[in-house]
Amino acid sequence: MNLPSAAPSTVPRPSKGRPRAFDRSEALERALDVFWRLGYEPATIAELCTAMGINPPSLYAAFGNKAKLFLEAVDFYDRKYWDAARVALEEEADVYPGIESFFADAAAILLSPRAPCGCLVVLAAINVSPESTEVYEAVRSMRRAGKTFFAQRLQRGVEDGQLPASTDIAVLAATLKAMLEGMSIQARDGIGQAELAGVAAHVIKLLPPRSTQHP
Amino acid sequence: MNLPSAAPSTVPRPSKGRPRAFDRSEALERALDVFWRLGYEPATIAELCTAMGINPPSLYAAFGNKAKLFLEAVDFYDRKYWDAARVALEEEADVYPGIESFFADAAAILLSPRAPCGCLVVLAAINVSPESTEVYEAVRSMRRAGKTFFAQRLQRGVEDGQLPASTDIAVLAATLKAMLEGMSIQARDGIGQAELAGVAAHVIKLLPPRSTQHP
DNA sequence: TCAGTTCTATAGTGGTTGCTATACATAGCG
DNA sequence: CGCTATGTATAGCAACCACTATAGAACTGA
Repeated sequence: MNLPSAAPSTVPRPSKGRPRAFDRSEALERALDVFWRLGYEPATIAELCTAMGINPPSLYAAFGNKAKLFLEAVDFYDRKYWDAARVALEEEADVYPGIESFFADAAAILLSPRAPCGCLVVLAAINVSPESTEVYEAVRSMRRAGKTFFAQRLQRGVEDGQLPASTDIAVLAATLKAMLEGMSIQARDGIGQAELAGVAAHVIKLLPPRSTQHP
Repeated sequence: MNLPSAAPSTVPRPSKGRPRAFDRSEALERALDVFWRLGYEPATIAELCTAMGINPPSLYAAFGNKAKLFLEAVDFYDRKYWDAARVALEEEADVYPGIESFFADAAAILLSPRAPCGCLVVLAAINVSPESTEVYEAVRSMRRAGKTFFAQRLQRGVEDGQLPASTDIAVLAATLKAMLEGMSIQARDGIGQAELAGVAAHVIKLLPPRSTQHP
């Protein structure tokens, strides 16, 4: 039976043997940047190694293989860039301003000047060869989780008497997710900051009129 | 000075020499299917040849190279699957039902049971290696053309006094395009027909309230 | 019949890919 | 100091990629 072991990188010194000569999470961030700019398959091990400042054997020893490195990078990305926006949407009691500011946040994230444009989860592994199905499925399940997240927040909005009880949660969540994913492609294709913010501002019109009934 | 020569495939007999042993446009459709299912870079020449029923030298003699074959296939796709919906949107005098039925059409196209899911222009060349920049730029410019098409139709809606004069055409067109592209990803990720139709039905809410002024 | 021309099929080309075998370096522990 | 364990660096593996050289086959025109 496994103890809930701490994350490997937080352990200061595993035990004996030659210590690792590079910072694992720093290397992961460099890899994230490469995957983000190029996509999963176009990113080569050679380019990843150059960006990470290490050699292939170190990469494989620390991360397993290219797919695992990518998935770890995607997970890191998701938490680093989207956690705050998700928390804000959950902590905002009213679903209307919650959705409104979530999409405003999203517009800013997708065109963050210190990062590549668009969402890694949406763009990096859309068209991959059949032998990378595992990676495609992983990002797809993350996209599905995003849709479920919207659905749960909307459901709470219904239970709180803000959204009408007749709201079709599943369809509305899919609509919001489609909007968010479409914004990623707009970002990748070079839309301006103000214009994308304008697109995000339209999203609130997709919600039904506020319910007049109390919960 | 070039005469406007007819399309090569419509010419019944070019001239002398051994005649081609396969139907060029039929082979193009087979190639389209492969690119659609796999994406531009994951589709290999070997797989394309198998699907087209020809060998590599015939492919290169008839289409130039992989990139040109892809671009020709994308062009064919765009005309075959989207021309009717575009014409309908232009011929519908009122922009509101025009947009509404355009997105209903789109939902049906993106989940057409006899075709792969999602739009080839959106999905097939999103994440490509740097040496395929030419192909990426080509599909990107097609996406831009789609946005411009929306913008022109909305502009006509303003001029016809249906949309308010204060409508921000550029932002609204970008919003519609984001919605359409997001629907492609939903389709690729396995959304159901009814649910995608529900998403499409939400789009009309993105348009501003109908103008009460006459043109 | 016999060039001249164009397509087809086989069999490869050089280049790139993800990944690793090998050898060596650096740590803890006795 | 060994001994063991784990890291690093070089170099190279087999597999795959887009593409093509070569030779032969099938047509037109004379």
